[in-house]
Parts: sequence; structure tokens; C-alpha cells
Amino acid sequence: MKQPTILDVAERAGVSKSLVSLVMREPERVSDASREAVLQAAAELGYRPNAVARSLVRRRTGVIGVVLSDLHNPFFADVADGIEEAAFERGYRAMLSSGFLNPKRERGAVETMLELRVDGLIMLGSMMKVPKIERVASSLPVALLGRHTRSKDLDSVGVDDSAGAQEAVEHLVSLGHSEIVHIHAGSAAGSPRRRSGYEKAMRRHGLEPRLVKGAFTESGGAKAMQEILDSGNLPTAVFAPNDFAALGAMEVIDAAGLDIPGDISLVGYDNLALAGLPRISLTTIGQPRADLGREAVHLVLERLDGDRKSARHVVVPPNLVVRNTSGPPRS
Amino acid sequence: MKQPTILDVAERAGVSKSLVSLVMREPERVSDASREAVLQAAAELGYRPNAVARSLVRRRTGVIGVVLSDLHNPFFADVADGIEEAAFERGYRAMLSSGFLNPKRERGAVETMLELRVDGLIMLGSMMKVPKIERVASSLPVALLGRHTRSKDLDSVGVDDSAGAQEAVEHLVSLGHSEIVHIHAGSAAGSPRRRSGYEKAMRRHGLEPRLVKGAFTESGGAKAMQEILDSGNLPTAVFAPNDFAALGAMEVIDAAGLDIPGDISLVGYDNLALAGLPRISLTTIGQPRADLGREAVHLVLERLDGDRKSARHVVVPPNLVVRNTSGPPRS
DNA sequence: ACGAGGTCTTGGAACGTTCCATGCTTGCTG
DNA sequence: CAGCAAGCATGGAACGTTCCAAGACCTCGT
Repeated sequence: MKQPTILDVAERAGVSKSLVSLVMREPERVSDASREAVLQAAAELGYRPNAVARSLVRRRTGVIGVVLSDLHNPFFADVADGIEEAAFERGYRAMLSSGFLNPKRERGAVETMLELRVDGLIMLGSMMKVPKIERVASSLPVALLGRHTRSKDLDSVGVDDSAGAQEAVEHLVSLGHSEIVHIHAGSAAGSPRRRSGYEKAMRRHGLEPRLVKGAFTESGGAKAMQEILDSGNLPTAVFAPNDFAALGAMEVIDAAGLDIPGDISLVGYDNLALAGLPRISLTTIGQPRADLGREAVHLVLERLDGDRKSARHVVVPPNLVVRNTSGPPRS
Repeated sequence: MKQPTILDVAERAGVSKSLVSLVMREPERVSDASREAVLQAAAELGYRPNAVARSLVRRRTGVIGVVLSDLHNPFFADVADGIEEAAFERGYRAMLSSGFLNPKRERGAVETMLELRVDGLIMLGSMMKVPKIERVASSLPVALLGRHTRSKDLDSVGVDDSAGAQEAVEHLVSLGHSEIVHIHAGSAAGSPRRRSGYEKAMRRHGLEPRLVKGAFTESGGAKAMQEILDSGNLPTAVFAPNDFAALGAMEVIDAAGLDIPGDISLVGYDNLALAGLPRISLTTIGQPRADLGREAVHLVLERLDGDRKSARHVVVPPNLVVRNTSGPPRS
């Protein structure tokens, strides 16, 4: 059970510990004979370098911490894939931890990461307050993802939500819609920008914005949609704040016996995998998820390696994905 | 940027490093005056214990590694929640890494975990070969989840897949079905047991098992369903190996203009969140996911603390969730 | 007034690496 | 054949903790 150390290997190979260390790190700088001896001894003993000791002396762990607010959100899973991928390519490892949609637990997760001395931190859909995150950023590079900030200390990468919302509206308008309601998610991360994009595009076409408050959840979307139906003033299209909310709205519309898109068009946001299921087939706004993750890694490593000091805020454009929930308005 | 160490705190507080260490670990054993001084100095400096150094001397990291084969599988996300929860309660942290559905990359993830000297390892839906995993288990406690094994070195926790499959068949038979096809996923983790449970239950009712090979994916389910339709011999019910496959089958059935459950009943396995969506509403077999995770942590810590030596294989029962894709057979 | 016993506190040796300055061989140059 | 560079190998210090044996200081009973 006890793991062999570099000293055990050195002894068995008849060389010094320094040489073993060198073989592990830069084998080409060691003579063939020594290298073979060390490698063989290591294999025989089942030696595995102790990353803990290495991190201690190097003062680098080679680990990028990722705190994601919710493991179940497939959006984060895609982003995390991009992160792991990019980190791996650059010789780093990613270590994930969940915040369980709870700011307190998220804080705990961050604290743990700091104690473990991760080299950089990526926060996915964080629920913590910006000043708190800024304090964290004073001891290591931090990149915020899926949330906008103008902070001078924090890097961020996000999608241009306003542009995405405008695309959604443009799409509906081009189909002939003029009564387009937007369900918004209050001040939840991302919602204000989507809302302002919606309003901007509506006004550009001389249309009257109509807002209903919902949330980024299925039930939030359902509640809002019910409110719309109950108002007696049925719009020809609904633009939801995300796919989950759209799903909730879809259920309510179905239950009311209305047809999508015959009676009402529906557009979501996020392009979750489930939006592509044939029975759902939701028109929505897609985001280059894995790219977001890669970009975040990039930002962190940029600070780590080249020590850039000023914050960078990367914004990538979204794209419209047309499916079967949007069509011409009912006549 | 440079982090303060225990020595900095000691100096500022005018005490020895040992005392600072003690305050951090067992504050009650230190005099009030010293404790206050140390705590204040630590706060002023923004001191944060270095877990790397601590792990080195303790020869324990307090981290449980979790390698999951796929971050996107919501099943794993639920299990991982249970793991993080249980680990936290016991004073451990969970560290996640994805294997990207690729045995080689999974091996890399495991290797990384070992180098980081995690105290225990939980493998979710591993794609590695059992002997390889057993070799890993010789240096730390390993629990296998979502996969069965009789290994003498490995602990495992799983759902009784055979029982679940039998429940599915019983349900269909009780509705009056006798022509029930099972799409199986070959030798993929879990499939053989589901298949044998299916066969067992069929025979118990004097029915002829009919198998079609598919996979644990949407496309695998679609392909198999297409084969069933093309055979010209339409069964009255289909039992898929998991919900994704059921979804694929559902699409094909829809596309063929057949009604579910009017023309054909469909039962999945896993009870994913999407199976509960009104438009999907899939009858399926549910599993107590978070409990599986908790149980795995339990097994690992049992070995870690009490040094149990023999393997334990925990099996928990599944439960049938009836929704709208199952009904009486067409007449 | 002294020793026993208790409470707090301390210095130093680990833990398993990396990194650096230095040393030992060779072989080559002039 | 002295001198020196190149190539390889080495020992020791450092990284920031924990843990332990032992020291310092009190209090109290006799």
C-alpha cells in the first residue's frame, strides 16, 4: 500500500535521487544507460511521481479549478468539456467542483480550491457577488464565464446576449410577427442583456415591447406563459429567456390546446441538446459552448504565463438555430 | 500575489509556527490570548493554509477523486451530487474529472488522480477493463459505480438491473402485452443484466424473448427501432436499454406515423429528467441516483478509516415509473 | 520553599519533490 | 601534455506544513 518514492527508485537503480527526478522531467538530458536503469527500476517498483510534493516545491500545481454552479445544466457540461480539453492541451489539468446553486456552498468550493492552490480559477455561472470574486482574483487569475462584468480585476468570457436576443426578434419579424412577448428572468445572470436586446430590436421595427416576468426554469416559463394566456391578449410569438423556460411555456401552450407554431411561435435561448429532440424541436439561440470554455482557459493561462495585468472581456457572437417552433403568425 | 505562510503569521502574532498550526487545527487547545493574536494576524495577512504542504506531511489529501465517463449524462450528474454531498459531510472534498467516453483518456484521468494522491477513487460508468482497475485498487480504495463486478479487490455499488428489467416486463405483461421486444446494448455496462432480467421475466410468463441489438444512445435506439419496423413483424411493446435509446426509438416510431402507446408501448430505463417532460412522458425504470453516490463514498471511507479488506458489492433496488408511453396493446 | 503536576508553547525533524551550484570524467585543442 | 569545455551526475537546501518530545511557566500542597 505504501507508495515508493523517488529515493526508492534511486537506490534500486544505483543513482542519486536528483538523477531520477531528471529522468522523470527531461529524459533526453540523461545518458542512455542511466535512463534505462532508472526507467526499469521505476517500472519494477510501480513508482508514480508524487504531485503533491512536486507542487510544493514548484509552487505550481498545474491544476485549473472550475467551480460550476450546477452540474445538471448541460450548458455547463459542454463548457467544462471545452475547458478540460484546452487545459489538457496546455499541460494543465482541470478540477471540477459544484456550487449546488447555492452561493454559500459555492464560496466553500472556491475556498477549497484556493487551499489546494490551484493555479487559476474559472467560474461557471457563478452566484457569488462580484466584489467577493474580485477579492479572490487578487491571489490568482480568475475568469468569469456565463456572466458579464466590467470589472477591472476579473477576466470574463461571454456570449453577446443582446445580439442573440436581437437575432431572435429579427427572425420572428422576418416571419411576419409583430406581437412578440418576451418572458424575462428578472435580474438573473444574462437576462437583463437578453431583455435589452429584445427591446432594442422591437423598437427598431417600431414594435411595442411586451414583457412578462418568468425565470430561467421550466416552472418559471410555465407560470409566465399561463399569465400570458390568462391575459386574454394572445401574442403571435413568445421569446423565452432560455430553453428551460421555453419548455415550460411549451407545456402550457400544449395543455391549452394551442398549436406551435400554428397558433403561436416560440423561441428559446441556449440550444440545449434537448431542444434538438424531434418532439421538442425548439427554435433557439445557440452558443459556441466548448469555445467559451477554451477561451476561459486561454485567459487564465495568459495571466499565468505572460502576466497580463489588465482585465480582458471576451465576447463571442451567438447564432440562431431555426427549428419547428417558429413559423408565420396565425392569420 | 505571494501568499503568506504560517511563518508570516507566526512572526506577526509573535508566536511560533507550531502554535499557529495548532490554532488552525485545534483552537480550543490554545490560550485565549494566543488564539486571538494568531487569528487576528491571520486575518490581517489574509492567510490561507496551504493544503499542498499539509497533504505532504499528513500523507492524506482529504480528496476523493471521481472519474466519470461522461459529464453530459445527467445520471452521472445526479450521482456526483450525492458523492459531493456525502464526501463533504465526512470532511472530504470531491474532485471530478471526465473520461470523455474514451478508455484512454479515462486512464489518463485516473493516472492524474493517482499522482495527485487522492485518498480514494470512485469510478462512474467506467470504460476501463476490470483488471486494470484492480491494479489501481492496489494502491488506494476504489469503488465502481454503475457497473457490476464480482472482483475481490474492488468495491461496487449498483442497481439491480435484472430486477429493473423484470419490473418493466411485468408492467407490460400486466397491461396485456405478449409481444415484447427488447433492444439491448450489447456488452456495454449494465446491458447484459437488463437483458437477462428481460429474458427471465419473459420465460416466467411463457413468452418468447425477442432481441434486437442497439446501443445506449439515441441513434442506437433509433437504428434498432428501424430494424424492428423493417422486419414487418411489429411487436406491441418495446423495452429499450435506457432512456436515450428509448428516445431514439420514439423518434422512429413517430416518424413512421405510429402512435405511442396506441400502436406500440415503449419503456425506457434510467428515468432521466427529460423522461418526465410532458411531451416525452416516458415510462421507465428509476434509480435512486444520489443514494448510489452516497453509498460509494461510504464504501471508500470504510476502507480508508476502518481498513476493511474484503470487497463489498452493494446493490440497491430500482423502481418503476409509469408515464404515458405504456398502455394496453392494440387490439 | 520545593517539587509535582498541569497548561502552554517551542524548535526541529520529517514529508517527497525540484533546483542549483558544484564535482567528476572525458576528450579535444593547441 | 596542460588546460578547458562539454556532458553527466550529485548532495544539499528549499517548499510550507504537521507532529513530537521537551521546555517554560504556573499553581498548589506540604
